[in-house]
Amino acid sequence: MKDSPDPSVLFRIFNEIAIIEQLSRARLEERLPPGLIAPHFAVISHLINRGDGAMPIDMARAFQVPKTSMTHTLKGLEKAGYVEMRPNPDDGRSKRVWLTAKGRALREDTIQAMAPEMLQVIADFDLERLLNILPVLTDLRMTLDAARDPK
Amino acid sequence: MKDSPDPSVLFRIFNEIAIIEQLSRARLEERLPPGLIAPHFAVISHLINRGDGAMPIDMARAFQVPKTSMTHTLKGLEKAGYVEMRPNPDDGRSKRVWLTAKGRALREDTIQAMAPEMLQVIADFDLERLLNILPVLTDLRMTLDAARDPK
DNA sequence: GTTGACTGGTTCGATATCGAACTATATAGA
DNA sequence: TCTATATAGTTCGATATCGAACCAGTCAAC
Repeated sequence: MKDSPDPSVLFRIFNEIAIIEQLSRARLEERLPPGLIAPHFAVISHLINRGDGAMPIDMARAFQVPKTSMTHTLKGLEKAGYVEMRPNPDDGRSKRVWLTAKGRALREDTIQAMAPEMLQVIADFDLERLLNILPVLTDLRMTLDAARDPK
Repeated sequence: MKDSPDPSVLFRIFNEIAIIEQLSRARLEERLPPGLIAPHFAVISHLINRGDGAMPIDMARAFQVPKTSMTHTLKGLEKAGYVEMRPNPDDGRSKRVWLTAKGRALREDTIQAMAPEMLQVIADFDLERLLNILPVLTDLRMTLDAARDPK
């Protein structure tokens, strides 16, 4: 008969992850233009990775945030000229989000600006260990995502 | 001459970590009493782990948040009866934060309430892999923390 | 085709986060 | 001792997050 494992390891992992998230977010936001914060950058990144023309509701689901939050984030990006919102010709209810050249440049410039800092962390750390945890984190993210309440 | 390593692995790690943080935070907040969110729980946890009687400014530094945010979080905890704020007899400028019995119970009850979910994740996943990444996450957190801007 | 349920998006109100300015206390230097 | 600087905490204003309610467009049942 197998012992029930101790759940505390997961609590400790989530705790470390929460701290790392906060520190890395602060690092990112230092590099962003004033008025932009991490969610703005995450949206632009998503549009580059997955292709633009996406519907706001799908992005809200992808980020696991309420659609009202996505409305607000997109409004900020649009006002600053990083994205354009156009109606969806296939569905009168929805819109589609398109990156502008300024939006694409922001992503590129920010990555460039952060690269030295990232390289420094890698140098202080150990690349091999980082490479090893990435697939585990990906699997953990997928497990959590699959098990979430399908509200 | 050694190639410069690719910083993209760090970007991907931070991205996965940001998603996991969001999912695990949502799981925690589902279990908390209405009006309490993750930072409230984190503060209570911190006071149990490190001992209460701490000064708000030290907690703000530990969590890497502005002191105004800590003031706000503590005010919420105090109003709901989870902590008590008392003046610091050693320094007229500062206060000390003490847990109430209700605060200690909240921590215990929340962990109990989440345990089944945590065990399910461990069962769906693989305990060994989780145990392996914990020390790497801890080291990464310490590296980031040590390298941060000492503003 | 009409009706009723559903879906994408916004508005609104409540709370959260955070930087700037301010108050009160403490401390170091003359 | 007096004064200047530093520190702990709060207040205030701007923006962010999020749930509830609402509107407009879609779709399924009839």
